[in-house]
Amino acid sequence: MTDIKKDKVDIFAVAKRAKVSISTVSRSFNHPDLVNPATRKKIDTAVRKLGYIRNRAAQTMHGIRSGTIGLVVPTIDHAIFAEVIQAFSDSVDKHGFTILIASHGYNLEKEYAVLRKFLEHRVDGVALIGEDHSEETYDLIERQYIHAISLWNYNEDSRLSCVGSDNKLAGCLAAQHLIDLGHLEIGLVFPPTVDNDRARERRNGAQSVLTKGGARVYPQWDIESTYSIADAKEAALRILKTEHRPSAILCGNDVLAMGVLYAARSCNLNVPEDLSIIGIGDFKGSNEVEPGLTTIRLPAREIGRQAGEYLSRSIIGESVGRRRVSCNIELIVRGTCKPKP
Amino acid sequence: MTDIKKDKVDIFAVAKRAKVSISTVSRSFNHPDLVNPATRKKIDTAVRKLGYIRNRAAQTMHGIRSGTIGLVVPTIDHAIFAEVIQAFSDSVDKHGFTILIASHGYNLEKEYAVLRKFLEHRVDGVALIGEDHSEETYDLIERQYIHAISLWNYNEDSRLSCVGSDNKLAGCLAAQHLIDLGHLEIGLVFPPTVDNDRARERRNGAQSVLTKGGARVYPQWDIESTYSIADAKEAALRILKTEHRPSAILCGNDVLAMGVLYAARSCNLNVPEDLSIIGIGDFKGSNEVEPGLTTIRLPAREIGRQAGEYLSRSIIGESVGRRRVSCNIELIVRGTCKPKP
DNA sequence: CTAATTTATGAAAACATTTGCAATACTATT
DNA sequence: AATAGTATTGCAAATGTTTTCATAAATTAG
Repeated sequence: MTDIKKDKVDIFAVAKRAKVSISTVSRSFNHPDLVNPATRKKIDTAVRKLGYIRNRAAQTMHGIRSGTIGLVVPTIDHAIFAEVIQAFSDSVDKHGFTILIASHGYNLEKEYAVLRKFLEHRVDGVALIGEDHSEETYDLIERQYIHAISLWNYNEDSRLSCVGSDNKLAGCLAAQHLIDLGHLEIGLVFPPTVDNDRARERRNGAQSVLTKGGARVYPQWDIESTYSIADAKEAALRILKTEHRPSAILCGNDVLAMGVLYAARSCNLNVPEDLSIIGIGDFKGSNEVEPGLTTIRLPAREIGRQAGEYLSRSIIGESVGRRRVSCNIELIVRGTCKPKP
Repeated sequence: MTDIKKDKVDIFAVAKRAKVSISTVSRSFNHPDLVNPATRKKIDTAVRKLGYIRNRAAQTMHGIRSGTIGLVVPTIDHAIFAEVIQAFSDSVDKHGFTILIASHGYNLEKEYAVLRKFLEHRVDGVALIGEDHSEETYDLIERQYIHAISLWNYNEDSRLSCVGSDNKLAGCLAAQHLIDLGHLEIGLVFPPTVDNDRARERRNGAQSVLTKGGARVYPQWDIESTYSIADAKEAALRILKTEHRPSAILCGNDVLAMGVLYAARSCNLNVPEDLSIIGIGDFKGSNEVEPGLTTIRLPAREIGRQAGEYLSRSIIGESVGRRRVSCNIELIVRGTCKPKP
């Protein structure tokens, strides 16, 4: 028991046990070709015996990448982002990065705070959702020269690199489909659009097409609902219970559309005979629900994958400069819409 | 332009600008009460002007906590874990921790690899889902003396601290409800149970009650489905299309139950008149779907919250030793089950 | 068999902080 | 005015690694 520091397993402990210097141990990790295979084996056994695990914090101090990417989303809880998070995560994982994740609950000051925390951890890059961020946030990203990307929305003038879809177009397509089917009295169920460019653009797109198409949206048919099936169902019930109800409802996303669909069912309205419903997003289950939900498909997996790929590569140094990637969206016609008789 | 290192903003730069030593700068962050308010103000302005952000990597090297917690889940993509992840995240966030997250896709070797990576990052604690882990994983946790917790399942003999519910009981309750309603011909739709203690226990619980209650589960009614509405719907169609079909179907979780519900609807079967369906979990939307899904409620938010709280506290040092927390479950009777005539 | 290479290793500086200890400056007490 | 005590600050060592440079050993060439 001559050991003083008994159980601290650091690179010194390994070196001692393998009877080499710490330089050699370090080298055998980072440049294995520079060390004698026999020595390498000795080190390897020492590592295994001691259960040594490298300390990335110490590595990070040498300007070596931390191997982490910060991902800030409005919420993890909902179907909306689950898919894109998973795809993004898988994608950066392939390049050896680990994700730091946090949600801000649609509060942009909290988003800024989270970003700062990520920077303290010296993440190699950050990914944000959409383009509505505080000026402070944009400032911080620029001043810190951190690799950053905005997911989910595509905008040709975006301040950051972006990978996403044209949300305005999504709104237009949805509205156009209803117009094409002859609907002129249309209800809207949208999430709050403040600090949420995705929802705002969808809404603007939809509204402009509706107006152009000569449709009427009475104020009492234009309802705001949080991202929750329960809320949306309740909101829809309010629309459906007015004595004069719209012939179709256009929803800001599929979660809301689900709520509307259930609301219709609970009022004994048949979809699509008595009411047409269209969503945006094409989430899991939108295809399976009966009748299948007509919606605008946003390629969440594709967005997550491409964003992860681009960010990883730009951190590793394989690409530079801003890039804007637009992922295609399409109208998916299923069972919830039918022509106005 | 006498500056050599022009734009590196570290603690030296701040010290220089504020005309104090780096010790004082450091102190003004970590022990503000020990530094003169006037000096503190000078430092503060310097920090702001330079846009200095502390380097946690350097701090971590002093045995100071990294401020991160590793969370390993089977998948982020599904409703199953979204709620618990969000609650866990919110809960540890209150104590100043940031989450490193990764998924392993029900592959326990990948789980081990992820855990190692987390340890390289010197996370202050780790949270895993359930109790099925490789021996290597358990070993690593013990040898590294890392704070660890298992979420989701409660087991009085768990190797790790755990916060969760009794999944076997969940299976029992669901089965008992069907038995109580007089159902004796029952179909099962469960996810794969290998390396998944939660599903396995639910299934065992259900099956034991069904057997004891004298119910029959023909092999062709006992179907495996991945965690996907689409898969479950398809699986259920196989059951429902046999000439002799069960009067009730018990599902391993609500996602699967949704699939079964949609399958029934697509066969023009009325639920609950022609078929009773019960799920386990009580996810978002289970209450809103028409008819509302009868299910066993697992308190996901509560589990996430308590787990986060316990793990944070035990890292901070407010509590020690293993702890096992059982979160109550309950039968939620809604519209998808009715007595067998 | 010696000189010139090549291969393998170690010593020490560097990275960005924190902190124990010592030194200084200030305040209150006598 | 001298002393004791306290508040504030700086110096330097420590943290766990990587990497540059130098050196020693082994190999090849002549």
